[in-house]
Amino acid sequence: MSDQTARQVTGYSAWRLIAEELRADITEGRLQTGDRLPTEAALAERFAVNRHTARQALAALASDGLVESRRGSGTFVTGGSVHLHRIGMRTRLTTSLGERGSSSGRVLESATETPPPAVARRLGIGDGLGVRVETLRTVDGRPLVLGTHWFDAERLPDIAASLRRTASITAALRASGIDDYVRVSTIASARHATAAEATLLKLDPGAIVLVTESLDALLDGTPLQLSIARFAAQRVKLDIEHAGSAGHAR
Amino acid sequence: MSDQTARQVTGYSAWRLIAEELRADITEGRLQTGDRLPTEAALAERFAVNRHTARQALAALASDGLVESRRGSGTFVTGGSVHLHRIGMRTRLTTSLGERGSSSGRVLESATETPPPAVARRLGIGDGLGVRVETLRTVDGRPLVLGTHWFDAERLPDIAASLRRTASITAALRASGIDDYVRVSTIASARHATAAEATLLKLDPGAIVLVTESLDALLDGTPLQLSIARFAAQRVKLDIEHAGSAGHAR
DNA sequence: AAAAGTTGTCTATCTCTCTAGACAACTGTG
DNA sequence: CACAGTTGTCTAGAGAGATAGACAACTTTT
Repeated sequence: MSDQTARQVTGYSAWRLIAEELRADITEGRLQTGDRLPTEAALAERFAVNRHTARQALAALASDGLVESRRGSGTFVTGGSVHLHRIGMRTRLTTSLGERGSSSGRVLESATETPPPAVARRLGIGDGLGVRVETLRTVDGRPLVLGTHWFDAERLPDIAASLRRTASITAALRASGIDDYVRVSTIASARHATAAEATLLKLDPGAIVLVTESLDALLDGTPLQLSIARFAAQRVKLDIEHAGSAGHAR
Repeated sequence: MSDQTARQVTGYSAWRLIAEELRADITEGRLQTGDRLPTEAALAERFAVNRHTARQALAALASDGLVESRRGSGTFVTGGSVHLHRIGMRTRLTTSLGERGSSSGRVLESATETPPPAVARRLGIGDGLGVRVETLRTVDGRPLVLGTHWFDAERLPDIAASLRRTASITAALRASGIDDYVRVSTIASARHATAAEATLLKLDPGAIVLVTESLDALLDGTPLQLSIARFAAQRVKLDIEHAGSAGHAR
């Protein structure tokens, strides 16, 4: 062996790549809870690395609670379930994520300020001010979503104050007399978490975030809220609701 | 400076984390084509690394064609545009991606075999055989999507043969008498690319893939096709169509 | 023309990753 | 109970990643 000469310069350590491939095997169901993983020797051969490197990958998964090693016996899958987050016309973060387990959301920060041009355009604000709210939602003790929400400060002058009181966007909107709204558009993408995001979501630096940028509007079409949500991709899948369909879990 | 003692064991090299954060700045519009990036010295300070490490991050972005350095002058954004892929009831990969630029799809492989249990269940195949088709779609010379498509071999006996001739799924379905179908459900997630996926999509190992698992059905509800699409997340955003809406680009 | 600012290149050094081998501790099986 | 198989731990060394400093080459501003 000693294939080390051929190793590329990727910026990823070998054990991280192995850990992420095994993580996908678990979250996509090829390895299920209770299953035994291949032995360390087998993994080392499969990925053409030393056994110690394979062990480090397993250690990383173990510290995430995905697997558990038992001396003499093997390494077994112990977790890795993901939350299904529904996206549709009537999507509300709260209802969608609160379906199972204990869910809690909190407002990290809110401020009234000039929004970036792209935000101002989509919200239909000219040069006016916007209200920016940063939220974090946690389910079963695991932080799931980091949200940045923008509102028109002129149209919703009370919302900043309401937010400081209620610490809930839905409640603050209701206090401003807005009971119903629909989702107009959603754009989804994925990228590496920034250091700040990783800290708040309790992820390793470099973990993946699923980003959705969505626009909500009143029933008459007036833009209401622009939200940028960053989901911890390890813990969430997005279930996209198509017209008339009831969605579908795996 | 010399903060090295505090460096964590993350499995990601410092320059890779910096490169990915800068990539997000570009693809999310905070840095636009023609803009000058911060100087190497400024980046080194911002990320608390040596200038050489910041340089390596820039070199990685340059080799992806995102930036270009000019001696004496600075480093400038030269690319990074992403494709918007529409997802809705009538989604077809071909039409959605073919809107701009030159698009081409090809069948990498197809086989008739026993599908995994999860696939068999969703397609409504009992213990029967399935047809599995692997595809790769390239737009403007950049590979965008890797697809795995499953069909019921019993219900569509001709499709394997058609595929070998036409090398197009839509054409093969038409040859089997299927002109219209709708998308029933879509589940989106994100993870690291496997080594095999990275090779086919021409990504660095460890890059991110956006995964969609979607079920198409005939108008009467009969399951037709289960597709698992893996998009190069660097190059694609998903534009999710909500009922009655016309979608929305940025 | 001069000065300040920026990227390109070279050398040197230190730390962490990965490899390699050996053996201990434990489990399950025949 | 012996044995094969598996994970846990230790030591040692080679190679890549990151730091550090200095200077060259080039551009823009003064």
